[in-house]
Amino acid sequence: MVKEWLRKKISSKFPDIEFDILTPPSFAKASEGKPDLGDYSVNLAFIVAKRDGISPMEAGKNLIGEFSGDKEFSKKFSKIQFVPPGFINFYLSEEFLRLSLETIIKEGDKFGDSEAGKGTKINLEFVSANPTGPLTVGNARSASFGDTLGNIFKKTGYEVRKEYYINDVGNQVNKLAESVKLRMLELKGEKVEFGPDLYQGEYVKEIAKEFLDKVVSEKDIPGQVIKAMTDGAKSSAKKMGVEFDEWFPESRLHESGEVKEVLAELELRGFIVEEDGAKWLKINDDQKAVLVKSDGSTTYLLNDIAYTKNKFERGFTSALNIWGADHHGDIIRLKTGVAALGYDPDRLEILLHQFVSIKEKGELQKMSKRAGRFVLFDELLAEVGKDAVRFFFLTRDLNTHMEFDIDLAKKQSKENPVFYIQYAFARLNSVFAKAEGTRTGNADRIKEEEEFRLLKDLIKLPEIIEDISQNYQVHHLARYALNLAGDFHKFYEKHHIIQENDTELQSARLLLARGVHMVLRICLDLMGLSAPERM
RNA sequence: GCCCCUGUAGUUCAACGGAUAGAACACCUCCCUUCUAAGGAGGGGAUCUAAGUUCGAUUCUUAGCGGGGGCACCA
Repeated sequence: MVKEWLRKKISSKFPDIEFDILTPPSFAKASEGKPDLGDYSVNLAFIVAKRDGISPMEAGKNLIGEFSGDKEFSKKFSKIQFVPPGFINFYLSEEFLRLSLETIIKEGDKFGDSEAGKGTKINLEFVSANPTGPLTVGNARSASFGDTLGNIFKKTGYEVRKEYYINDVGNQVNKLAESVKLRMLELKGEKVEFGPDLYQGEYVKEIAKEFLDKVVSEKDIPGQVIKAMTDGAKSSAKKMGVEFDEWFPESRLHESGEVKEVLAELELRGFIVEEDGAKWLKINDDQKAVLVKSDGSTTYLLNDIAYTKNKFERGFTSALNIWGADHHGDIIRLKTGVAALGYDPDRLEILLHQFVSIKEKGELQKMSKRAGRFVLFDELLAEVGKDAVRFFFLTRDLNTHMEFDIDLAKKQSKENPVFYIQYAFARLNSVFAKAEGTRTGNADRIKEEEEFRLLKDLIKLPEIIEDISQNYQVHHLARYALNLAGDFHKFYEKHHIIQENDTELQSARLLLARGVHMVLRICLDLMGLSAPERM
C-alpha cells in the first residue's frame, strides 16, 4: 500500500535516480537507547552523493526539503527525518494507520489482491515424481512450495494452472513392471532371480500381492503399475492439500505424434547431428545431448522439449517448473531445445530446490528409490501432520540444504511454529465468541503502541504478496505470518479487547482484531494451512 | 577437473548491498481469581578463513578450507 506509493512518488520527484525503499531495522528493545528509525526508509542521499561527489550527509540536507514541504507526504507520515549515515526515514502517522484499518476491513478477503499478473497465463509444474515409487519427503518440499506459489500467483492476478507430469513411458517404467512381475512369481512360490538394478522397495511386493488378488494378466502389468503409482501420488497430494489442475501423462505426447513433430522440426532447423547411430541436439561448441538413442527410443530431453512446446501451444505465456537440484544440468539443455524451436527461452523458467537429507536415528540417510531407501510422504504426514510438514518447508528458502531429522520432527511436531500462528487465530475466535452481538465501531480509539504495531503489520500484506509473485521467495510469507502472530500475542497479553465499561474502546479493538484475524486467515489459506476455530 | 547450491547462536533457520545481524528450539529467571500459558516479560550466546570492491559487505569479486548435488545412448 505504502511502499509502492512511495516509490512512485519519489520517482516522479527524482526521475533519473535509482533508489531503494527499505524497511529500517526495528529494534526489539526500543527502551534501551535503541532509536526508532521509522517505518520506511530511502537511500536516496547515498545515490545523489555518489553522483555529485559529495558526502551523503551533505546530499541529504538538500533533499529533505522535497519531502517535508509536500502535503501528500504529510497525509501519510507524521515525521520525515534525515539521519546519519544518510537515510531518509518515514514515520507513518497514527491517523493514516487508523484510516487504513477501515479500508482493510472493507476489502475483506480481497485484501492483498492485485492485478499485477493480469493477462499472464502460467503453467506451474511441480512434484512430477517418477511413477516408479511412492512420493517421498523430498517431494513434499516441492509440493508445499509449488502449491503456495500458485496460490500467490492467483492472488496477484495471474491465471495459473498447477500441473503434474507423469513419466509413464520408458526404461524405468519397464523395470518397475519387471520387478512387480518377478515379485508376483515369487509369491506364487517360484524361485526368482531378483537383480540389484530392479526396484527393491517393499511397495513392489505390496503391489504384486494386490495384482495377484485382482488377477492382473501379464500384458496389463505396465499399465496397471503406472495407474497404481499415479493413484498413490494423487492420494498423497490430496492429503497434503494440494490440488493439481492437470495430471499430464507423457504418453499423450507420443500418441499425438508431437514428439516426432518436434524432432522433425529440430532436424529441419539444423540443430540435430547424427553420430554413432544416435541423434543429438547441439547445445554449444563442446556439448551435445542425445535426443534419439541408437535403438530408436527417445530420451527424456526430446520428450521434455515437446512437452514444453505443448504448454505454449495450450496458450500459456510462461512455463514455470520446480525441479530438484539434481536436474541442474538439464536446464541448459531444455532451454536450448526450446529456443531451437524458435521460442523465447525466457518463457521457460526453472526453479531448483536443494535436497532434503534425512536424518534418522542420528544418521544421515542417502535416499534412493531404486534401492528402496526413502522416507515416505504419507508416513511423514501421518506422523507429523499436514500443517506442520507444510510449514516446515515453507519457512525455508528453496536454496537451503535442509536436514530433516525425522525423530526430531516427530518429537517436536507439537512445537512447530505453525501452531503459534494458529493459536493466535484461535484466540481471536474465542474473543469474538465472547463479544458476540456487540458492534465493531471505528478506529478512533486506537492509540496504544502494540495496536499501531499490528496496523503496520497489516498494511504490509499486499507488499509481501506482490514481492513474492516477482521473486518467488515464498518463505517471506511464512515469516510475515509468524511476525504478525507474535505481535498479536504481545498485544493480547498487554491489552484487553473486551471492555465491559467502555464499549467505544471495545468496538475499536474488535475492529483491529477483525483485521488481524482476516489477514491471518489470508496467510493461512495461501499456505494451505488450516485455520482452526479453537485449539 | 568442470558446473550449480551452500557455510550465521549449542541446534534448525531469517536478514531487499544499508543503520546496533533477527526468530524458534534448547538452557537460566519471572508472570495464570480478567478475552485460551500451544502465551507473555527478561538473560546468556553467532556471520568458516584471507584479501579486494564500496560511503557502507552476512550479502558482491578472487583465493583457500568444509558440506550437498550434477557432469550417461538413466529419468
